[in-house]
Amino acid sequence: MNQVVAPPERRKSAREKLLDAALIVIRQKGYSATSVDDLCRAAGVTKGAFFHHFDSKEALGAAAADYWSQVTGGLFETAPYHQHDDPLQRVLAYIDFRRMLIAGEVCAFTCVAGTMVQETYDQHPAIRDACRASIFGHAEKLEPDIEAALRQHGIKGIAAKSLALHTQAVLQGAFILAKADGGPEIAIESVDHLRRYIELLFACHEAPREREPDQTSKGLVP
Amino acid sequence: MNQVVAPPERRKSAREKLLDAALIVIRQKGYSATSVDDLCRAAGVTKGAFFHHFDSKEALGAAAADYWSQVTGGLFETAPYHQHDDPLQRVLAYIDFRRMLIAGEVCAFTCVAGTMVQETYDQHPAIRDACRASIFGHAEKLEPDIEAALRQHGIKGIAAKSLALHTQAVLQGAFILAKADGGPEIAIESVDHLRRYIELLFACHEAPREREPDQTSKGLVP
DNA sequence: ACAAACATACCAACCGGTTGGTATGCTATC
DNA sequence: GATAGCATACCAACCGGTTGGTATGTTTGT
Repeated sequence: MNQVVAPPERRKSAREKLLDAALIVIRQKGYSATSVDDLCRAAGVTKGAFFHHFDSKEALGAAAADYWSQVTGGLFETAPYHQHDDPLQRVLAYIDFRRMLIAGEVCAFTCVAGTMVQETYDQHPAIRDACRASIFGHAEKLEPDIEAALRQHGIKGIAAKSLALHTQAVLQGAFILAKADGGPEIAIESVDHLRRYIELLFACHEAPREREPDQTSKGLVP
Repeated sequence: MNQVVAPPERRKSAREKLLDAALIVIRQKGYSATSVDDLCRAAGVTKGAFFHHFDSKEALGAAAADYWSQVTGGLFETAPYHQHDDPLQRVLAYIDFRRMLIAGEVCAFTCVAGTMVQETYDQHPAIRDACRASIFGHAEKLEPDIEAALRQHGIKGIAAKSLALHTQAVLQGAFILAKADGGPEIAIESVDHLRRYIELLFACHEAPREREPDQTSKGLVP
């Protein structure tokens, strides 16, 4: 809804330069610690340009989350993991793809939306909503494959949406551990656990136990 | 190493009031958006008291992470999930305990260390290290139970440390999703997936079943 | 008496945001 | 096709309030 009024493509507008800069700087310093001057400096524009394109710093935060959705949306849309015929293989290939992306410097593979929502969920609802849309919207793109895989293997009692969001939870948590640890190794191991979970889920597909009522472990120890 | 110089217990010192306040305010607003004045106001002390006890805001952040380790350490040490005889049941009971803690307002159940390290990992190494110690130290307390469970079930190829850290990744990620969603429901579902992963890992693994006659029936069917 | 524990008053730098202004294009009219 | 009219894009300077931090008391426990 923003890029419909696309600028005449002559050069990168200040708006786009600011959004590009925001994705980098906010991932490094966080939203609150990033000043408007920081962003302008990184983008090579002036403060006047900033407030010409964005009503406030909060508005830029929300726009940056939307922009993040676009950028990552394009990345995952054209990624090669969709090729498999089997839906379960597509899901596993998605996880392998995410695993592969986790490399190098921490600030290069972490998620802007997850970073920002952590700081702003209580103070800036507009940013929180944009981050929610980014994360949950990405998860929704996994649902069809997960849904098909669950159906194909006759697995009941697990919602595709729930499993899709769980993959995002693991990734977001892995990013936090990577930040704490100063490197990607732990994060990669966590993604490996996620992959193993899905493999096991589809390999040992008993009906999952309900939590509240009395548990029956009929199928668990065959 | 701090509370060794325990104050004369007559009343809460300004230091402790500030740390208590920090755990609340930083979880709500994040580290960067929390000003020293915010903390002093919430603690009911003056700025002079703040800088009497802490060299800088960064020092308070690191101290708050250490304090968080103490507080949560006490909580989990006295928690009832250690009672089970079976190590796997202790691990699952830990997850159930964590699941139970996720309720009510988001800012009440999230993790200070995870929140802070997200913002400070690149800018404040002292805080990052304290947060790392908090998260990784907590994970280490799970390792003996996980290690025993893995050994008992003859599961090779999975390190107890890795699985322990994975539980923390899931929890941290669940907190982010809860913040984005404005409620704990999604986070709880993610913890359910974590529990199912561990159940499947120990149930579906090709465990040598010709020996160890007592391995499962006791715990799984209560 | 003496030090630790606090309070008061204050500062320079920085914060998000506003100001008045300019450069550049698009478009309609003649 | 020249030009008046206007909107967009951008800029440098500035504003009041807030920031983390300090300098200097005053109180309290021993």
